[in-house]
Amino acid sequence: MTKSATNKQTDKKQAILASALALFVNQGFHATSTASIAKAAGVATGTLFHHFPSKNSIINQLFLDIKQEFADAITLNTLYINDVEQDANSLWQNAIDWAITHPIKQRFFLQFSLSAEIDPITRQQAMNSILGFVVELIEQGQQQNLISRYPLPLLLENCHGQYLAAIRFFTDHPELGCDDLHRQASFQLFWKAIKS
Amino acid sequence: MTKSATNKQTDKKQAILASALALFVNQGFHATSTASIAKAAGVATGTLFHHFPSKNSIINQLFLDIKQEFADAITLNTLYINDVEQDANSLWQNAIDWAITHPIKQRFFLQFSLSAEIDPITRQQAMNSILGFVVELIEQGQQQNLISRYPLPLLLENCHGQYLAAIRFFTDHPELGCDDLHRQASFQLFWKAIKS
DNA sequence: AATTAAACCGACTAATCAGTCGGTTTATAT
DNA sequence: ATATAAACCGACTGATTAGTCGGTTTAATT
Repeated sequence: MTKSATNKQTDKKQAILASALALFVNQGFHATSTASIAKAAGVATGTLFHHFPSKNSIINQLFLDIKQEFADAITLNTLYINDVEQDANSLWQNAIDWAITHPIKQRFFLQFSLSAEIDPITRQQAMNSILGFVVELIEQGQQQNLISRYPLPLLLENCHGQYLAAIRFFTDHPELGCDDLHRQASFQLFWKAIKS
Repeated sequence: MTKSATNKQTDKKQAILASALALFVNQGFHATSTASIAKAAGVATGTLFHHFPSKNSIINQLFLDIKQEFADAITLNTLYINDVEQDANSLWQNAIDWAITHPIKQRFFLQFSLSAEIDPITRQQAMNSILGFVVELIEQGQQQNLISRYPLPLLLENCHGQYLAAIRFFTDHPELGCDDLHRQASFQLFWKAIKS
């Protein structure tokens, strides 16, 4: 009972985050009242504001948590075999897998990654922890003459844009998520764009 | 005085739309009160609700108006010379030009294209009027074996994603908007992805 | 000049919401 | 057992908001 027992404080805090995630994604941030979050979490509003100083802090916490979870998920099985294309493919397929298996969290990114409610520091914090190895991979590819030497910021923005497009496609067509043709095609489009 | 005279009704309606656009982009939809829109437009709140049945109808009207303006702008000087790559390049460059010369309207798209406040019918309405000729161009390219025969929906989503990425890049780096290297590079990335 | 209709005004309202606060329960430490 | 602190509760509040309404001005018509 004592060891590994679910901590009540953690329980309620996590319940609040989970309820907020679902409500934000389905109704939008401003259309979701703190009262409705608390109710959905089975908690009093006072408890909500005991754990979070403000409504905004909830969405920022969600952004950090989910970005971290995403970064962990896509790098987990990625073998760094010094084959840039294969590494890129591995990251790409992992990202699609994650998006398909976590559709609500993915929709959260799509809806709120650029939203004004997430403060720039949180956003940068989260981006650096993820974009870091992408930058390294691209630079490595350029050094090996595998990736075209377009300006890095343009390349990065393009990668991100194609990734978002692929995710939108597969979340809009979940039945194609297991279709290898579409999955390979989505990576090929991406890779053809940036390869030398 | 009579001919081409500015109609007062049109004036105020347009003033409301213009003020709403600026405020929505700078503060967000929900953070902008109807009272502040009316004040910025130099109009009473009663007048605002005389011209628009609701706050939501304002943002929907903006979406339609600006999408139309965008569609007109990028197709204006496009010569349909049966050279798919050249036509695509022309559309691409026109779109970048428009985004650079209309940064606020561009930011409006970036922020609200996927927002819940714009109702699906309005969105589809606007998309069909624009995406129409893009679909035609891609199909034409595929028939001529110039564009790879990946599934059309995937291809469309990828095009849109790369376009959004390019726009984000150039609006984030406006000083590079005249840099031909970057502009050509942005189109080449796009074209390399989809060409056969 | 008289009539009519539409544009316009701004004080007002009913509802909603983020966040507070005083008091209660629960867990931990000694 | 006692003391202490943290978690928890929910009624309440001050502020804000979208939208209304009765009355006024302006423009068009005859």
